[in-house]
Amino acid sequence: MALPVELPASRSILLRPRAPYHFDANLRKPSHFPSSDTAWTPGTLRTTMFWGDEPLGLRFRNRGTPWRPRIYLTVYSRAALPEDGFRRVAEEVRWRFNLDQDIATFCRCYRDNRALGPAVRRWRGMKPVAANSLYETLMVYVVLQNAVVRRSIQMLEALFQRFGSRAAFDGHALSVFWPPEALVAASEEELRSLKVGYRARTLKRITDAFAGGEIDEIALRGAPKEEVAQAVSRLYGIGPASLEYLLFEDFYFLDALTMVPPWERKIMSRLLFHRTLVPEARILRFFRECFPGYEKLAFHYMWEDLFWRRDRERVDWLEREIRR
DNA sequence: CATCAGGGCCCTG
DNA sequence: CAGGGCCCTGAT
Repeated sequence: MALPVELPASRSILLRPRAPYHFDANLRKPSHFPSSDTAWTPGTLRTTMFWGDEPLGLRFRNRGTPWRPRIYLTVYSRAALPEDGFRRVAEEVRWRFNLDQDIATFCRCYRDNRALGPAVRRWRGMKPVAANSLYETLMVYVVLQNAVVRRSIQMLEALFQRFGSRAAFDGHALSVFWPPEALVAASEEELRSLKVGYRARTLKRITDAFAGGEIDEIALRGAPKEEVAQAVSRLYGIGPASLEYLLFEDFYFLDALTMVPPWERKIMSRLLFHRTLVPEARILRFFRECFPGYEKLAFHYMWEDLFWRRDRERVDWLEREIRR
């Protein structure tokens, strides 16, 4: 990969998310594997965005509280952004960081819940956050498939190196995702040389679909769940597990919980029932009965709360399940 | 050294 | 609808 692209120009705006909005719990998801396109410290997130043929740098600063949220957003670019271009970026950021979804009812209903209350009180205003474009998210999901975390990181970083770029802004250099067009010309063999294995075919076919305009991400936002599911499932290599993550994390359906993959099942068994392994159906029933309409959001609160705990203290049984 | 499963999915029978 | 194969890696 070439030298970083310098992004000297910048514009800023104060954003007002709908309350409650928890800055750190939305701009950082501790359960996600680390990648070189983002850098987080409490109260500040820096990340990148490939937008309209240009690499952009984004810096988010916390200027509020969960109940009176304010985010100071600075957008860095090579040349100064025109007013309307800047406004469109800010609008995209509102969607990607889920500034407008209303979860006040959820927080109010479950703040005293026996199982969920502690997590709700710690993280009230935490929501699903896409952070990336649909195409980028799919690339991440493909490298997650049938791999341990360490390998997923290696694969994504190799792809950044070969097809992405780096952007320097605000004293940081971060990776930038490649657009589909940057990968369409690559052969399956070339991808395989990056040690992505049989996923090479999947990466190519999804890229082709996006480059060919087969998926309209903007149109899918706000479409009914079934319609989103149908459109995304048509993509080669996207099965039930990836679809379920997508419906929640990328399209913000708070009730999208229909399966619990094996490693999540192990962790949830211990968290909820203090057992090493309970049947998947029992976990699903628990969330359906206790948090109707908010099954996956409730799951998310317990899940991320656990991984935040892992930040502060060592959780031995969890380390064994994560395998880096 | 060999074997195996991993934060799935496709394809076949 | 169940089950084998798939690329590679690190664990055993």
